[in-house]
Amino acid sequence: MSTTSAAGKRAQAKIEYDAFLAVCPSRKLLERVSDKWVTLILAALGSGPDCQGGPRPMRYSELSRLLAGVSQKMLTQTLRALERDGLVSRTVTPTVPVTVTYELTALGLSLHETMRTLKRWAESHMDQVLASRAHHDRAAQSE
Amino acid sequence: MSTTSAAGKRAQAKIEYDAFLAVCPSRKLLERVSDKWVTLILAALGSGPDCQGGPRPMRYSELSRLLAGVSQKMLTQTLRALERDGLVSRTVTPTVPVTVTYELTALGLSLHETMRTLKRWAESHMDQVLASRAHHDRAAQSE
DNA sequence: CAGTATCCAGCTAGATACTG
DNA sequence: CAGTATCTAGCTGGATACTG
Repeated sequence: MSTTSAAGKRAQAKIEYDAFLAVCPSRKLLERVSDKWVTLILAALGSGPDCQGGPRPMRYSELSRLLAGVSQKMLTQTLRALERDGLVSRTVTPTVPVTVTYELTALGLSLHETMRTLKRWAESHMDQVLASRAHHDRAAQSE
Repeated sequence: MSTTSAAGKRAQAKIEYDAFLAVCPSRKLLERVSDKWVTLILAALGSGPDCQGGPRPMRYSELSRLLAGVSQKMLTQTLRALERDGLVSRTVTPTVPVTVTYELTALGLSLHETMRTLKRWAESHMDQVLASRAHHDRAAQSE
C-alpha cells in the first residue's frame, strides 16, 4: 500500500519527523538533561555541596545526603547514565568498607557551565513567568 | 511524634529538600522547558518553519504540520501552558473559519535565545557523549 | 558503604471521536 | 480551522527488602 492518501502522508511525515528527532543532537541533550536528578547531580558535583565553590568529587552517601529527595534506585541509575555518557567518572577505592567517589569529567564540567546559563535566565526571568501564570489563573478564576 | 530517630531526620530532610526544590527558579524553568514539545514549539516560533530566519507568528495548523509527531491534545496543551507563562501570545482573528496565530512574546524570545546556548553545546559535544556511550556499551557487551 | 532486585501506584501522552 | 473530551496502555520512579 503506497502512501497516497492524506492519512498516509500524515503518517509518513510523522515517521520522518520521529526519525529526524532521533538523530537531532539538541534533542538527545535535552533527553539526558531534562531528567530531574541529572541536573541536581551535575550541580552538586560542579559547585560543591554548598552550591558555591568549585567542582569536587563526592561519595555516593554524600550525594545521597545532599539530594535528600532521591531514592537509591534513581541515584544509582542516574549516576550510571552519566558515567555511560562520559559526564561523570566513578572511582572505587578498595578500603573496607569500599569507598566510591564520583567526579565531573571535563565534558561534564563543560555541560555544567552551559547549564548555568539556564540558571541565570531562570533567576532573572522566572518571576515574570510566575507573575504571568498567576495573572492568567486569576483571570480564569473570575469568569 | 518528634523527629529524633535517624529515619525521622531523613524524612524531615527530604521534606525540606522538596520544599526547597518547589521554590527553586532553576527547577521551575527546567520543569517547563524539559517538556518534549515545549522546546520544539519554541524553536518553531523562534526560528521559523525552516529553522533558519527570524521569529514569526504561526497558525495552529502550520505548527501541527511542522511538528509532525505531535498530537492535537499535546499541541493545544503545550501552547496553553506557554501562553499561561507569558512565553507565547495567542491571537484570534474572527474570519470564517476562525484563524488563530501564535507568536513568541519578548520573554519567550529571550528564553529561545538562551536555549540556543544548549543547542550549541549539543552540536559541539554530543558526538563525544555518543562516543562514550557506544564505548561503554561495547565494553559491557564483551564481558 | 554502596549498591541490586522486585513490585506496583500514578501520571503522561497517544489514539479516537466529536464540535462551534 | 482549531480545537474539546474521554479512555487507556505504558512507562517512570518510589517504596521496600536484600547483599558483597
